Amino acid sequence: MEEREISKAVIKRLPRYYRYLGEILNNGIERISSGELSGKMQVTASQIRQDLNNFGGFGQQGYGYNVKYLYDEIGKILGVNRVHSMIIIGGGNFGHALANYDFEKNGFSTKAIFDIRPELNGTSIRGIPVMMMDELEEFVKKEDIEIAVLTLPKSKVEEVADRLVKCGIRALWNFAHLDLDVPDDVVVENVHLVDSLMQLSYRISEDNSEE
Amino acid sequence: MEEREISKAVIKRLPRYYRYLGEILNNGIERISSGELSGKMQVTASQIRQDLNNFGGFGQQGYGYNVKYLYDEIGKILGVNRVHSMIIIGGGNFGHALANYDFEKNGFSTKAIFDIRPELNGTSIRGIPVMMMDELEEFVKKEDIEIAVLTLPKSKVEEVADRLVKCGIRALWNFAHLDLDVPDDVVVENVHLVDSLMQLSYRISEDNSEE
DNA sequence: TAGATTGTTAATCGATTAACAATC
DNA sequence: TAGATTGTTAATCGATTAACAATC
Repeated sequence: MEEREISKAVIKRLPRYYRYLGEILNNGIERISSGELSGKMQVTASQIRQDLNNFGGFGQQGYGYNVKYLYDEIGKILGVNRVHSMIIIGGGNFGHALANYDFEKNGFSTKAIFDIRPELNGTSIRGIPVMMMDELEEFVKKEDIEIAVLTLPKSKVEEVADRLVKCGIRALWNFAHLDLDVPDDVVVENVHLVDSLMQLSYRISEDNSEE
Repeated sequence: MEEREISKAVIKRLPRYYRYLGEILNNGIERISSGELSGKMQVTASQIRQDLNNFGGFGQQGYGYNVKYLYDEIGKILGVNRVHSMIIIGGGNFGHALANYDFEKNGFSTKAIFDIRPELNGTSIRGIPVMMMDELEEFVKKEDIEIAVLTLPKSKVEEVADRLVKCGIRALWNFAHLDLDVPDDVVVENVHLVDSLMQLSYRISEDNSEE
């Protein structure tokens, strides 16, 4: 493909555009200009137009953007127009909470939760079966799982990540507080809660907020 | 203060430096050069030196950086050298999981969990009392709470955020999927899980990873 | 057609990397 | 002292903003 590489900064803004457009759509608004959208979000109109034009011309001069159309197009770009199959590894508090979270409406379907505690074998959360770790490889292959959510203790994550990579996982959503080392074709998206909290801490520690 | 404003990009990297230095320290290593650290992390030596020099000269020519000293200094910059008092609002799965998470070792002490379900009144999680929402204002003021963790449904977050702002909260750690509108002196740090998952989805949706 | 607003090029701003003199 | 490595200035690269011609 002759596509220009899209910058990380742009990709990071896409879900936010998607969210705002979804709300605007729910409010029954049919069209919007970059100027109006700029007012609602904290982004310049110029940036909105630049961002969108990385993917094509979705607007029309003199009119603006059709909300429904733009919403759907960004959904396609983000890949949320199709269903991604997902498993959660680690049935602790966090895994449990994520299993109860309704990601289905955004196109992410949780197929199983993997745990090591034998007493949980055969149980289920919100209809999602809890399975044992020795069934992992077979399940991932058979069910064609794309995404694994890692909510295990730090000490066990790397071993499990390796197993998942070996059986062809496409992406790891990593909640453990360490950087995973995987092949280039496996996507890693980190949620480092402690890092987030520390940034918060920095911002209240001296009056950096008001400079 | 005549301090130069530190960029967001730098602040975002600080917790990661802190984490790596903590590990290096645990391995009993006493000193490290920007070049060596650059090898371990995915950052140029030049960037490490630039980042650190935003806050002062922590190293020594010909020697490098003393690991323990640098670790402590970054801890001070991040404000994790002192204890921050915190409450969790929303006793659902997520609030529950966060209450069980040991943030204490990073300097964040959870003082209470607030919920609306009367049947939880008087119970506790890991020794942290569950309290009712009508006790919120008094508790925040009396206990001098700095940070509120928001794990409530979208529809209720804004009202609660307003109440917290009114009684002098300093920071909101927001897990709800919306952007909060608060005064400039209140820090908001967002954890938008759906956004994170969508970025992941984007990256596996077409072979953007290998361009 | 006239007005509005895009798509896109050019200008600016900021962040990263490279280079090197200062110095331990 | 010689070698190593910082702190810092200069060069490069990339991202954001401004401007405007194209066009609906």
